Order: sequence, then C-alpha cells, then structure tokens
Amino acid sequence: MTQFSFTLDATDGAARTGTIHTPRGDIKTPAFMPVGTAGTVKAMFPEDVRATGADIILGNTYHLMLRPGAERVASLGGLHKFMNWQSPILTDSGGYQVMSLSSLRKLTEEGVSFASHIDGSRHMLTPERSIEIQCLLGADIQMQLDECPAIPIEHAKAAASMRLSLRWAERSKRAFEEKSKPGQALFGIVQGANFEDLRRESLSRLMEIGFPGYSIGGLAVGEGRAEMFRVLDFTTPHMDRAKPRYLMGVGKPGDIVGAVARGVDMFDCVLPTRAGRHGQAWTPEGAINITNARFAEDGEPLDPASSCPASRDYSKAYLHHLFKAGEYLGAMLLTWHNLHYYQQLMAGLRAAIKAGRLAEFVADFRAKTCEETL
RNA sequence: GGAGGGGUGGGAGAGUGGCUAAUUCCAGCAGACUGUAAAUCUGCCCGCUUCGGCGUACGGUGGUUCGAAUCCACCCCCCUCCA
Repeated sequence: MTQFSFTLDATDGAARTGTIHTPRGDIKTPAFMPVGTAGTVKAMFPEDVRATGADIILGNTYHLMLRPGAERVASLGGLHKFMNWQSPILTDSGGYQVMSLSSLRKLTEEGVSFASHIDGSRHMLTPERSIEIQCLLGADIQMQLDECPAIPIEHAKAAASMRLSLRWAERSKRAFEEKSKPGQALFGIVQGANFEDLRRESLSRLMEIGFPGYSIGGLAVGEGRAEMFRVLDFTTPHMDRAKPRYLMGVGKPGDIVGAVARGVDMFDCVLPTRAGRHGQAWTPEGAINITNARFAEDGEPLDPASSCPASRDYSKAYLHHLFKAGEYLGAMLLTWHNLHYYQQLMAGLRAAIKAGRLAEFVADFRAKTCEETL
C-alpha cells in the first residue's frame, strides 16, 4: 500500500511544486482543495469537481459529526463511498468552528463543547474525539483539533491559545497513532496570530512532536493581506522543506498567488463555491458580480477559451438572468466556473514554478487582475 | 340611476391630527463573503445636496386647525351589488 509521502519536484525562489502521494491518489502541489463541509461541494456533482482539476477536497468533522453522524458514515462504508468521491479527502478538525461558532461553544483544557447550530444539543469535541471521527470518516489527511482565534488578539491571549493548541497537537497525535490506518496522515497546525515569536515557538514545538505535514492556521481572520503575507514571511522559511505546508482557509486568488510565492503548498477556501452561489465570478481579468446590470445584455461567455463548459457555453446575460430569477442553475454554473478558474490558476502556478518563471507569472497575474500579491 | 367599498412613493400594502419623506415585502441599484450556522448578509432606493440639510409629496381643488396622508365640502377615477 502506498504510504503518505511528499516529493518536491522543483522550486523557484521560495515557491515549490511537488506531489503528495496517498493511497487514494496523488495531489499535485501547489494544490487548491474545494471545500465540501457537509459531505458535498455545494451545488456540484463530485465528478464535475474532479474534472475541474481538483485532486482532493475537504470535509468537516463538526458538521458531519452532527449530521449524519460519524458512526453512521462509517457503517455506510466511509465518507468517500458515502459521497461518491474516491480521491483523497482532508478533514478539518472542528477547530475553525471554535471561532466561527464562538457564541455556541465553551472552551476548556479538555476540549470544546458545542451547542449544535442545528438543534441546540450539546456535543463534546476533544482532540481524541476529533481524531476518532476523522478516522471513522476515513479522511486521508486529518487535522489536529486547534483553537483558531481571530486577529487582532493580545499577545498573552494568543500565546495561551497557541500553547493550548500545542497540547492538543500532542494529544491528537497519540490518538491518531492509535486509531488511524496506514497511509493516512495527521497535520499539526501552527498558531500564534501575527506574533513572530509565537509562530516560531509553535512551529518548533510541532516539529519536535513530528508530523507528515504542517498547516498554518489562524490567518485570513481579519488581519488583511499584507499582514498575512508578513506572517508567512517569518513562518514558511523555518518550516520543514520536506513536508507539505498547508495554509488553511486561504483564499482569494491574489492571496494564493502571494502565498505560493512564499512557499505554501496547499490551500482551501469556501470562496469559489460560496461566492459562486452569491453571484461572484473570477475571471482572468479579476472578479465580477454577474448580477450587475451591465451584464444583462452581454452575450459573451465568462471565458470563451476555457475547457470548462460553465465558463465557455453560457453567456453572461444568461447567467445574469439565472441569478436575477433565483434559479439554482446559476449557482451551479458559477460554482463550477470558479472552481475551474481556481484549478487553472494552480496549474499555471505549478507550471511556472517548474519552468522557473514564477516571477513573470505573478507579474502577469497582477497586471491582469490589478491584485496586490506582494 | 341607486347602495356600498376604495384611490398612499416602480408594484403590493401599512398608517386615521403632530413621534411621517411616510412600517413592511417585492422589484430595482451596488457592495461584502477567506480551515461554510451563508442559494447569505449589508447599504441605497422622490428631486437637489457642501450629506448638515433644502424642496416637493399620500387622486384633484378648496376648507377646518398652531399643525392634515389622516377631519370637512365638492369634483374626478376604480371595484362590488341592485336596477
């Protein structure tokens, strides 16, 4: 059986391109992972997600534990079979919900107790239970439970939070060693808000514990792009060269381009799917809102040269109409288009790194989209 | 011809003397969304504006009143029923 491993194929400055090998298939990096929180990449068929170029998608421990329940998914053959996605799946631990559902949870050393956002019932998520659930789901790449605090945050609070996440990292690893199957991987998560000393402490302690990959958590939580890049600048250079680096929850295309240039290998974000459902489309020239009146009579598709049917075969006027009429197909097509755009961006980044032309690629991206990536 | 009901901002529809440039919904215009409580949320939506206001406004005209979308008179129009 293929073990989990990472091979680095080429570098260009700090940027890298490589391959993550898993028993369920390879993941080309830099990789973008569409988010499928509740066992579905919303508004998409799994085969279409695959066809956009996605090697791996995300699932979520918290959501699936509440509904339909991890044990039920396990008894039905695991998440891959349940949702008809045979490629790798990465699951978040529920750590993000510690922040996003902060009004519904209680945090202790032991773990997080949630009042379900669905029915109010109480659920305890400990590092051990989070790993158990991720194993029941059958996730190929699993995340330690962590606390993801928003920025700005005081140094003392960020330090205490980061150290709690470190203790949870150790507990997660012990539980993972007990419950996981060969070929699965557990990533540790670097925290420490936007403080260099805390990020360094978090990273070096995680590397002592030892993980097959490292996530950078707690970014894109209110600090802004420039500050996020500043944190990456003093974090990625100290990360293990031989292990994949995953910037969690990021981001906009410009965020991804800038982070790849700083040595990040993996990304996930709800933006292409959520914004797609909300009428926003990314094009090579930047983001547009298809509901704008100026598209009402625009007979051109989003990208006539695209290999994606959603981008190529439907006019902006038609997409505009679908959104104005509240038709489901509008959300489906824009989600499809956005995911394809993101995957094309990743493919472009990989090719540029391999060719040693990342700087040109970034300059071209900036010129076309007017997005800041430095 | 008679009896009743009704005419409010693009539409629907609240409001029956000052707290009303007028609740709310829809339509319209724009913005946001970053490990998904999101097919969601926010703002604008009579005209002008130096964004503090100013001017007009609740079918029409005239009146009562310090003050009227709200009360009175007449006129116009619409709906229902009876002839």
